[in-house]
Amino acid sequence: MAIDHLDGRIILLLAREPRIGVLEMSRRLGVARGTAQARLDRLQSNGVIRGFGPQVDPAALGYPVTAFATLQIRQGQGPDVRAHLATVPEVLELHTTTGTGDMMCRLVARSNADLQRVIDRVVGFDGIVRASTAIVMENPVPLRIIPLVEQAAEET
Amino acid sequence: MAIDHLDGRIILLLAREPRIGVLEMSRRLGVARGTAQARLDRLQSNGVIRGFGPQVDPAALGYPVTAFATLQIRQGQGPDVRAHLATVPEVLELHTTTGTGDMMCRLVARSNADLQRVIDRVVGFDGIVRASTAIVMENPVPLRIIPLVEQAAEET
DNA sequence: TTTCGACTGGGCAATCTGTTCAGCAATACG
DNA sequence: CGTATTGCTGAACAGATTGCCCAGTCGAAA
Repeated sequence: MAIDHLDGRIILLLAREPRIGVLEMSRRLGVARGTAQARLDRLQSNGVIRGFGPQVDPAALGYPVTAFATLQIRQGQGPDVRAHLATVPEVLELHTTTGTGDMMCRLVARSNADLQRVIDRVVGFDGIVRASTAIVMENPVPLRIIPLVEQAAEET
Repeated sequence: MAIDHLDGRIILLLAREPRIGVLEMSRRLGVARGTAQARLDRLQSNGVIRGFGPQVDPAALGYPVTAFATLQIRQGQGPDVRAHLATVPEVLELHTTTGTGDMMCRLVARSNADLQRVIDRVVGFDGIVRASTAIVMENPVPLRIIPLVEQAAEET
């Protein structure tokens, strides 16, 4: 589960050029092919690398508006609300949290006007008491993991 | 930029089995290899598929705690704050938003105690007036895109 | 000293990729 | 009504990659 320097380099390399094969990878890393293969397998079975699914851009799909919604849930309605939100395609992720709200979800919509429809659909459910929404304007730091990987790899 | 049914199936297939090649893909889809190739190329140059970077699990790297922080920024300090947050590896993403706060970021940490350190580092910057943090307890809906892709593909 | 795990370097058959070609059908255009 | 254009099919080929196996080296732990 600990990541060493070579593991770090493997992840960085894959992040930069995801389509390269194991052979090319081993050449770049200066190790034998079997080693690269074994390391990669280990990272995957460890769960450090979950997979290589395609990263789809919602904006390119026609959903350029992103928002975060904080929800307050009626006591005991948690499971129902979860199930409800899971059925809404525009809900990209959902977390239960401590703090002000009880849940927090990421939404996308086709437009600001469409966002209203999405919010209505999300909130129009009995167990949800209140919702407050923050619309995303800019995304100065897109979801990233590389800096964390580098930090983890150096702490060997 | 519009996604048709075949594009949708390609994305779904890639999401399920990211490592399959174009040839195998064309067999599963029942189309010629060239077609699958062309569609995939198009999806990528369209920006619909951004890439196939490894999906790294922060928890497996030793960062099992996730939190969302809402930040209030002093007037005109936005760019400085952005630059500051970009240097913190534990900041996985950053958005500027409308609503209560001015920015919202996703953080990870090694433990609840370590989260304090991360927050101190994030907030210990001049342009940040106030921060409120919500710690994630559960993640009933992990970041997903498939339902949205299916919806987009059906609206042909 | 012995054992064990990790890495190297090599070989082999099967498979896939990149690329090119010709043919075909539907569609847009002058 | 001809004529490009576009998207798809089916096929071919050389070159590269994969999955798999094996023998040998090296350092650390027992």
